[in-house]
Amino acid sequence: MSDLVVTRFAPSPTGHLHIGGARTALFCWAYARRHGGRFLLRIEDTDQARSSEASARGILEDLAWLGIRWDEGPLLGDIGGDPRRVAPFHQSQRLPIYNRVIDEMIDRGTAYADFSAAADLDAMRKAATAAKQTFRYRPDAAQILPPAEQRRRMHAGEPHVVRLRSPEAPVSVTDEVLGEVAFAAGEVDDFVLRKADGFPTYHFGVVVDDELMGVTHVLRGQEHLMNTPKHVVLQQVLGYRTPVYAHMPLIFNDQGAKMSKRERDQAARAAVKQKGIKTPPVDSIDAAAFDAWAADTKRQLETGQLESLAESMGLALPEVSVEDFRKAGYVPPAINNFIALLGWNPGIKNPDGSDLERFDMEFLARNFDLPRIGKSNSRFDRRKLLAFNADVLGAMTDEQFLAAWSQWLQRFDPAAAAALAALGSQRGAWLARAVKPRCKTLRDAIRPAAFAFVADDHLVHEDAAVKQVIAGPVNKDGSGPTGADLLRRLTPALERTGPFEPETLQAALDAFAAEHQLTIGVVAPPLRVALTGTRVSPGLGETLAVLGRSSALRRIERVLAL
RNA sequence: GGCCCCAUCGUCUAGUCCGGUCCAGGACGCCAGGUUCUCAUCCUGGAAACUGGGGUUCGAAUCCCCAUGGGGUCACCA
Repeated sequence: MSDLVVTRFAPSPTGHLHIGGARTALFCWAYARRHGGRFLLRIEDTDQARSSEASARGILEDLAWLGIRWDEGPLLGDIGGDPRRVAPFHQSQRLPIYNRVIDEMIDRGTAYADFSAAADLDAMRKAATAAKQTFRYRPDAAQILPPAEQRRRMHAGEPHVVRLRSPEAPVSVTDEVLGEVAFAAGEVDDFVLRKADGFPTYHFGVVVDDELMGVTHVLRGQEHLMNTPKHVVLQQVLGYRTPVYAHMPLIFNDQGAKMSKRERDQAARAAVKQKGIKTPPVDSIDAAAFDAWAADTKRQLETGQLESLAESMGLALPEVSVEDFRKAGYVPPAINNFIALLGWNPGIKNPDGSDLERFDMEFLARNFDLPRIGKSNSRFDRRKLLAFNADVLGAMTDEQFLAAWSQWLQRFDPAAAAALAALGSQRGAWLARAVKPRCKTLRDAIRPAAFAFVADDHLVHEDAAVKQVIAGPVNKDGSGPTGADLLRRLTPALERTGPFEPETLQAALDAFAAEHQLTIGVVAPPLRVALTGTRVSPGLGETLAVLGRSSALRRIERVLAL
């Protein structure tokens, strides 16, 4: 028991899982795996106003989608559970536990009830700021009521918080990535342990739960570094173990600012301003709210409103949450690989001498370690993520790609999903093969595949393409037959080509070109325009095979009739 | 402002702990060629960095100090 490694991820359920949170969870998971330990998930829902069970559920689903499975914690399908009997995993359900600890602390004088009004504290804080001093709340011993008196007033129902009586001594935090970090005596003040609503503060909940749940290693973002002395002091006062800390560098966006949901609003606001849009372009936002949002850089729209607004402007919102990336067509292996490299690297060379940086979850679980976590913050480079994603998609078999793509379409584009399903598995696989090298995300696989998703009679042929490629001569110098002539001659060949499959069709096209003393480069354009309506498409062998014989002939027939 | 952290190509980084093998390697992006029926994919090549100043040392990207820059944090939010 004592040498069992226990890591934990403890999100507060106030929205979707942030990509930075995903990295923390991934590292916690990997560290536990590497050391044969347990990875625990705890829901820190002590902010009654902002927390929701729907968010908690969403975060669980985001983690599961990424393939980050927790050994202990809330149940989601076959993930989670409570083998060591440390539940409940929602802090809101642990109030009696916290209260018991608080009671003991008050009895021992290591904590005290504070009945002062919040407004008074604010005034003191403002005064300190005005005097250019740091505000620390640490009343003289004489100002603290005797425990019995505290109890009396608490029982009388007087509003109050409970504070730690912070020992005035220097604190040192040992961090696995930053080293020793020292804080002078007095840096830690009498911070709040229990709020007026009876819920624990983050600091108190974390320390008590980490102790009770046997957490041995705390991996978290560097934004928590200044919280750590508070936690260490509390642990010492309570006689708890101090876990191993590892504070990882922060992740920034390309502007060098912390990635946040707010930047999605900023991007939309900038687009609105740039386009000179004065009235809400979508019904879901009323005029007054739109104006207020446009004028106030701190205001945020609801997710749905923001997304429809962005869509109306043709704007791609920057992805921030795991759900955003999922919707944008990124896949878990690429996301996990990429975020693992933000602040960590395996330090292993490939046989050719280059750095090894493409790896999977299994590799992470075998190789992740604390010493190789970097100290400096990193920017989230979407273009590199995109390259990873494209490679992951490209490395899939046609069948794997088809399955992943189909799943994505079912969730985010049901009409296209239905069209894809209608092709059947063989033609679907050919489409997958055709589209794979032409997309970097599952979402942008739709564009090169659009020709296969539209009914023959609804295919629109671009005017310019028809005029030039179908009606005009096939040779650049203006000589030779027209594209239409060529298609008429090609039709019989397509009618009799053996199995209507990419390879045989490619061979048939080559043979046709040779027979007419033409190059494939001359034959291709008219056929491409006939089949897809545009001058850009996947290879023609695949395009033909995906459409099938009757559809292909029908499309040629239609373009000839224009 | 107080406290704390950080500092290698545009970006992510290797190298730093145990100074020499580094006129600094890789990846993404960028640029130029090539393959190709279009678009992509793919292949080859190229440009591109040790923040500045002081030390220590025969020798510093690597150790020390200062400066500068960047960041985090200062709640009855987590």
